[in-house]
Amino acid sequence: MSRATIYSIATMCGVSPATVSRAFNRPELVSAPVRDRVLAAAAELGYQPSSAARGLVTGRAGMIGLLVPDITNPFFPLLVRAIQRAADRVDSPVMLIDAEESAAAEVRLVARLRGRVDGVLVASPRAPASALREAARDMPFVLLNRVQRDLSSVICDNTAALFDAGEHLYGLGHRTFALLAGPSASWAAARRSQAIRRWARGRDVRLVELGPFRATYKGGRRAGEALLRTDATAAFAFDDLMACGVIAELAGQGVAIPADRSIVGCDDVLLAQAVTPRLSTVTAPMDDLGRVAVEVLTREIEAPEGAPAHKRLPGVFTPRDSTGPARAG
Amino acid sequence: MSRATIYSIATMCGVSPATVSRAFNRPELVSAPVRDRVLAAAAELGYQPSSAARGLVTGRAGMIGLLVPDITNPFFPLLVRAIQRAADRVDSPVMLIDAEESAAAEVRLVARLRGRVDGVLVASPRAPASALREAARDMPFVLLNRVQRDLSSVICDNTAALFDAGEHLYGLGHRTFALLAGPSASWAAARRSQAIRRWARGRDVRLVELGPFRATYKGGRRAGEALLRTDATAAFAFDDLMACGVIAELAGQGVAIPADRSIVGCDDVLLAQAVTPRLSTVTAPMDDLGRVAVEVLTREIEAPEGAPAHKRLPGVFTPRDSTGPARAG
DNA sequence: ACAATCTATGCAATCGCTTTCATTGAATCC
DNA sequence: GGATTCAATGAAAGCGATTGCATAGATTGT
Repeated sequence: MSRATIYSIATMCGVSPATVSRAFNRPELVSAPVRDRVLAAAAELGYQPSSAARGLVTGRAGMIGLLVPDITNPFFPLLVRAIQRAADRVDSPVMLIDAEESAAAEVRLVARLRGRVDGVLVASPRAPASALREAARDMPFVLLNRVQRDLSSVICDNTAALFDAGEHLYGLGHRTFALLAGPSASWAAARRSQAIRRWARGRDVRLVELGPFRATYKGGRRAGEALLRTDATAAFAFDDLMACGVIAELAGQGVAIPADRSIVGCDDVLLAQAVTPRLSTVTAPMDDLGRVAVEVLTREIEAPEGAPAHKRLPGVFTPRDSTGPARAG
Repeated sequence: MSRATIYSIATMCGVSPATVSRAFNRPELVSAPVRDRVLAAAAELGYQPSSAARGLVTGRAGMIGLLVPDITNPFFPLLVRAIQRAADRVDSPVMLIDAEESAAAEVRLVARLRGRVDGVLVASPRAPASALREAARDMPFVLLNRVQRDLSSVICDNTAALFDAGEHLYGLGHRTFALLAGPSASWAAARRSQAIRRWARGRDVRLVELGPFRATYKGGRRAGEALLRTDATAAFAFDDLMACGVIAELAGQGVAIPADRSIVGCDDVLLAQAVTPRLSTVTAPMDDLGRVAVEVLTREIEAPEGAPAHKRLPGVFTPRDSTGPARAG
């Protein structure tokens, strides 16, 4: 037997297809007994509305796109999960696209999404915003972890939390800091670096800038090597993955954390709580991030002409075991 | 202006919509000059066929579903990427669903996919096969990393590679082994355990079974603690993530790897090559896995009545630095 | 030169659903 | 009690593509 349609159900219940449709979409327009009969029949037949047919008439795909630059970076699975959860609540599946760290792929893949999704969420893109904008021509679009004046965006604002991290370290006696910068094409990396620089300027501390390093474990190893060539007693890593790499590198060289050096990460990925020492890091409010992103996109879909929204959710500094008192002297 | 359709293009070029459609789908049926004109007009208007309209008439969604049990486990991003790459070649976007480690969610989410995708790939499910089968009623379906007689499946067969790993360790003088088992609902875990047991029986070695442990870094820490309470000099971890946890735990207790104990992982996730010591592990042929999975599913979609296919791709043992000679004594 | 064959194109039905408009019978109002 | 409103339903028109069938020229064969 082929799939059930509103027609089979209609025939079965002795009503018209329109009534069946209404029983699902505007149940208040259908009398209770009829509605129940229809719903029962539908359940029995395992009816699933054809999203193609529905999409054709409503002009909605009933789906949103999510583009991530690198799904193998542990930050993004967390984001994917948060967004999927939020999208689930508005009953909208998400189509995931991984750009495999290529800016060109981002543009190509976003363009390919046109017409298949109602809108697209682009997380931490590497590609220039203008190219993305063009690729997403006339489809609702919101940036994650990057802001761009004419585009909606939602970001996790770590500025205050990084200040807190700095103060925390300062309070522990640290006076010389290293900044282990992230990829130069990353807006978030630039912004984090800037926040740290600003904090350092406001305090009488020395800040040594190192990098850029790749946002990977291996990039962290490199950063660790570089860090050891400086006399900084505390370091800000671009993200947790990098911080884990740094820790591993230092451990490999017999440098104790936090006894000899303190490290703070950013993002609070799963690994951060699992490694030894547990990472002091800036925790991103993932679930909120996902929820707000989906909300903004949904609004954009429903009212495409509105002004772009810009949401910023603050991260919060979570001290754990990778930060401690500065070595005397 | 609203989106371009075959009608706008047809009018623009002075041909019928049917011809426009054919220019895309059966170009050999359209004369060269007309075809060029149509294609040019389409490009100019930025035409994208409506997948809803197409889907309605062809009965195809032009999309495949991929369900993973836990996207935060680093094995799955790799798989997602491999599958996405393969699906890209057949020009079929993939809809990712993360079940957040819940068997119930797997069933619910698979059911929700009906009609939205042409077929679904279910990776390493925790839910019972019968429930999945029912949820996926009358839609093409292939299992990854699990076999089930009446369902198509493609697995990475690590049996031989685990034998190799065993032989490698045996050659290094190890005689007492620990098996750190994975989650009990995981088919792959059961199979790996079985392979190791079989190998151990064929050799005069002692095998201590520990677990089950969760397939996470923390699960690995637990496994590490358990391992230290035994006198095994070598251990098989269920997967790399667990192996990393074990290494961290042992390192934390001052136990050297591979000097004091040897560890082998499984899967060869990115982290495996990045940690210290680099993990000896069983490398899964990810790209092939993705390619074959998509091939099997595609075949299933095109010929739904064929017999289920069962593909097994062998993993290969990759010795690195986490395995070494057994301590004398 | 005329039938037979091809080639390129158009016509129109169809996919399954949503939604506007019309209709019918019942309830409400004065 | 007749006019008015209302609630519940049905009829039918699309949404944008694909595709089987029909057709008009052009080409070929004898």
